[in-house]
Amino acid sequence: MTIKLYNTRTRRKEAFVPLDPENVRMYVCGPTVYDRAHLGNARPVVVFDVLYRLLRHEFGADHVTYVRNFTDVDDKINARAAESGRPIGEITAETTQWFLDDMAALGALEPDAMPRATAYIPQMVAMIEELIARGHAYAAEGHVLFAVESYAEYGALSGRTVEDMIAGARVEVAPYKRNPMDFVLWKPSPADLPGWDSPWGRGRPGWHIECSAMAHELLGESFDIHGGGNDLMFPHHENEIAQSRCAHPEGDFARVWMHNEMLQVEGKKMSKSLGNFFTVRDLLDEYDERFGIENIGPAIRLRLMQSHYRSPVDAALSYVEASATKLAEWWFWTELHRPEPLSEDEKFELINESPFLSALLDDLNTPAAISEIDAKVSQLRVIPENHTNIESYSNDKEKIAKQVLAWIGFLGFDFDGLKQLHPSHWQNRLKSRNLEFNELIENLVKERAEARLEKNFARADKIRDGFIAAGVTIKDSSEGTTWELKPGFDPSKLEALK
RNA sequence: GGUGGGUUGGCGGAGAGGUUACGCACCGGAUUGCAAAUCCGUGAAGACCGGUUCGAUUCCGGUACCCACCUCCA
Repeated sequence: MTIKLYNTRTRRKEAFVPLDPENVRMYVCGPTVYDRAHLGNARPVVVFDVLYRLLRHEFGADHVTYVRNFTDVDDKINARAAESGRPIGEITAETTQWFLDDMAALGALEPDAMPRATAYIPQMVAMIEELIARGHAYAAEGHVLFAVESYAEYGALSGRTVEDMIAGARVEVAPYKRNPMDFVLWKPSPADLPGWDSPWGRGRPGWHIECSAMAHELLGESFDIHGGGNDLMFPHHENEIAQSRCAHPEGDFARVWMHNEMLQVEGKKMSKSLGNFFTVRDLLDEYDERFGIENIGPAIRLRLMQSHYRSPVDAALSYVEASATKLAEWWFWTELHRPEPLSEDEKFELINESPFLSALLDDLNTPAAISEIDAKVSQLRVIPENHTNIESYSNDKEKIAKQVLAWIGFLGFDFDGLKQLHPSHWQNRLKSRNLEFNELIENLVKERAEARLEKNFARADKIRDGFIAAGVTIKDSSEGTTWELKPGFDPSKLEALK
């Protein structure tokens, strides 16, 4: 079984061969902790979580090291502290915990290491000194800058040349730069901003150096995979490569570069600078409030996986709802055939050699993997006409249900946790929140039943139509009538039926 | 202006040079007093123009349009 991954560096899909199968190493750029994570921030977390699970499956759980950083020194954080009057440490600690909570709600495993930038300042300083010593960086006016002309391959990842970039540059060039594209490794800090002593005076690191320093410290000079959003390709990743390759020329830095496409809202990238974002927490709260769903996280997770990671994905809420419906269906039909809990060995076997796994092996084709689950689930729904032997029929179903269970679990969904997405479950929560209207609804249901017995269908239908307007759905069956509340239930509309 | 990616049925979204993707919605049927729910089933596509080929939605070229990056951003 070979994993194929699209490598931005070579612009090709390649067979993935780790440097050391005993220790497969992956670094993913994490968040700057100054605000709640928006849905766009969640995309790489989910994408690389799936990759992490795939790598663990292929190489063994103990043979994969996944590092994702927290950027806790940044001018946006400083600005947030200044405007709120709160200490920086308080803001970053709070936001870090928010991030972990929200990503856990999405079912993402925690990486093996989650280094904070401020804990690696000495390593950054050492790396900058190395770069100066090797002639790749220079100090000027309290800053230290990387000299892009000293690294011939600068621009290779993003497919640009220094000349092109200068021509298209839209930023003012600082006077102390030798080349307009030179970027900051270290900058001076006034007394009111976070700063650390360094050979160049009290200062703080530039944006890119932290990832280079932390990746080197935790994963070494050469490691397997480096991931992040494609908006980081330039300048962030380009600069990381330049710094790391120049400071440690004997290493390759990252061999495979992976970039996820952006999450969109109405055809535009969701981003904080455009202001068209909503946070993961917003969604979690909204679904709890309107639907009575405790954790819509799995539906968000599925939505993010329903598009290939190198394609854009739209975040409109109706899509999240559709994803929740799909998960509820998966749960319902699998639960109906109630497979025994699977042992680890069984899970492994059910995943190996499956079309489901083949889809994921092919550059993480999650939409194709999902359709494999769909196909299995629809087998669970079908009762073949010629099932003369009910026992063998049930055995078949249980076998299929086991497979579905294994596959769903592999994608990072907690099977039992999907129950709360099923209407039968969230109905109860909605109802319990509207207990005061129970009696009224029950009486109307009873009245309708009597009207039907008397063949007074006009009255019966009037009640039903009124229910529909208010957001109450009624279902008649041989065992009687049941009713359900729809999201957005409006009890005031029931008044007209009295 | 430079660089990269994309355009598939009403919507979401894949694979494969020739055989049903799949899901949702729609429509038809069963069921129901009528509905809802459920079950069964049929339709429906490949931006445009050329080329290669026995045959292309799939490969190649061009055109149009969309998105992203080149400024903090996942």
